[in-house]
Amino acid sequence: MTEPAPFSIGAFSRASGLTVKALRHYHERGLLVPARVDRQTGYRAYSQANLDTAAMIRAMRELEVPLDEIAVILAECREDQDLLVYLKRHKAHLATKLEHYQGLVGRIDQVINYEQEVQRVMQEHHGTREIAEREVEPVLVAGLRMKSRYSDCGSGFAQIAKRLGRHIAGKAMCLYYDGEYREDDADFEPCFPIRKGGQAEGLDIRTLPGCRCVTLVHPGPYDTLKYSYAKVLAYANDKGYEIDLPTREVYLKGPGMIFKGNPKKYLTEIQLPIKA
Amino acid sequence: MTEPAPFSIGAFSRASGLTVKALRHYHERGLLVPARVDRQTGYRAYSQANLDTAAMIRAMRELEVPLDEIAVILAECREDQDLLVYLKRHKAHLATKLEHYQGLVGRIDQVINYEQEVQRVMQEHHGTREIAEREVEPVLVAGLRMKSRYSDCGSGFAQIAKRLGRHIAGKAMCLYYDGEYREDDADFEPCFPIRKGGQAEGLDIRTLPGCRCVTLVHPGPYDTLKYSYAKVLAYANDKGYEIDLPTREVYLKGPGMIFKGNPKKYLTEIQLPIKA
DNA sequence: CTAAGCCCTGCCCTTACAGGAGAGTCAAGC
DNA sequence: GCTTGACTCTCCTGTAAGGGCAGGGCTTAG
Repeated sequence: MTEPAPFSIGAFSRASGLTVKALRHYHERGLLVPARVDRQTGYRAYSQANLDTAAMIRAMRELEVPLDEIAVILAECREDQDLLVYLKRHKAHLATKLEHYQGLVGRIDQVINYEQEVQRVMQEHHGTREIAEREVEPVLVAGLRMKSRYSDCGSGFAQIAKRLGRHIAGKAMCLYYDGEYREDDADFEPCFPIRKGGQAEGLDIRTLPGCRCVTLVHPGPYDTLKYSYAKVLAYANDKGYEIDLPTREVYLKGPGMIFKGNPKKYLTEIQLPIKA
Repeated sequence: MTEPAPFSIGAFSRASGLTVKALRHYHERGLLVPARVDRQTGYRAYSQANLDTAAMIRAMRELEVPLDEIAVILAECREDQDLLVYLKRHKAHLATKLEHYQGLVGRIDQVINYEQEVQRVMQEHHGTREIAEREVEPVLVAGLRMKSRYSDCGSGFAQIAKRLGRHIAGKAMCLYYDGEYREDDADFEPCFPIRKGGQAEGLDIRTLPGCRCVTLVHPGPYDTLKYSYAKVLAYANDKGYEIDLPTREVYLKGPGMIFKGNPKKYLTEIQLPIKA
């Protein structure tokens, strides 16, 4: 250490692994001030001691510690032990980010899975536009019964999804407890099939019984559902079936999670349980 | 939809959950252009249709999709299905970030653990400045034997740490195979205690045998180690012990992982194995 | 003498808005 | 008609940590 062994900024850049730009930036911020600066030319000259500081800054930057905090640490710490408290704080910060991204990946996965499911179901039901009778399997659902207007249905789905988003295992459905159409005080229950039983305040989690149903897939917007209902009710009447409440609608394809989509492409399955 | 039911920007902000600032920004970027803009006043008027787009943008922004990509999606997609490819791409991007932060948390954890260990060891050895004889336990190490200058030791540690960083389980040590001091072609082996056996190309992973040693903790910089060596060798000579190679140095406290620290505070344990 | 390689400062660019200044607009109350 | 308060407009600046480039100065080798 007899001579300061001055580095030019380029040489120091190679020695420290920091870019020239970064070095100038750190100089400006006061984090890493060169040992000497030529008054005439403005040329920076870095010393061996600068190299230690540079290594420290690099190590901290690799952990994404912000420059402001590095400045504080440089001002207050000489030893690694002094900065344990800063490191712990920063770790907590990183952990927060980590959780944040875990959450995002989880949510985007949900969306992707949901949309893939929609795609699958649409393929499956392609061309099935006939009235049919079939056995509907029992299914575990979480429902939220409402006496309200039909249009509030959407907010019901939103509430369920918010609380059980992670456990949703199928297409949204709605149960109708009125035997007839009502505008303002309809009695219905939006629900989602879920993966496993549990508790959720305000939600009714139970298994819908399986049953034999008259079914019809209705294509298009919801305001034309009544025509499909007319068809399927006429069919049931013809056959002399009595209908069990609640009736069900399954939204094979409705508004997406991101796009509302084109209502002409909506697919809704009407299920009328046949009284045994 | 007889009337566009125009929202003022404030009302639209409340309806959509986007800030006024954000709405103006989206307008400027062309993502969400209000249904009408008053020529005179510049007042924006938003429509019901705008609300759908706003919901879509909000959903995408919550997944941290960048605005540029949202613009592309808005230009090309009408249905959720169309954007599966974008979502998957974005998910990959998020997953990358996730891994990145996992790596950071892992590394900062290493640093914290290491420094806590240093702190513990320093407390333990506080005031122990006497020559002692004791049994040294066997220990599993990864070493990198070098014939070089002593000062290259550091790069040896760096190489080992880079490859086995995750498995390091104790303080850095160095084995010396020369019975005497050599400047340029010294024969020595930096090593780290590690957690479990394994393979690493170029590294010698093995268990150092336990042995009875004459030990002395040397405080201060490495260039004064020779005085401590003189003391401990004189002691061994007095007792008539013969010394087994390699001798060992354990760096209880040396330069930290972040700060170089003050050499006056360094603690180095010299271990001379006694030939049985 | 000139060309190459360094170095300097200063300006603009990146993301997705937030904050604020200064000015114009709107509806209601007096 | 005037005022008041709530709203709205545009424009500017700031964020983190530099990257990229322009225009110009320095030094040294051929």
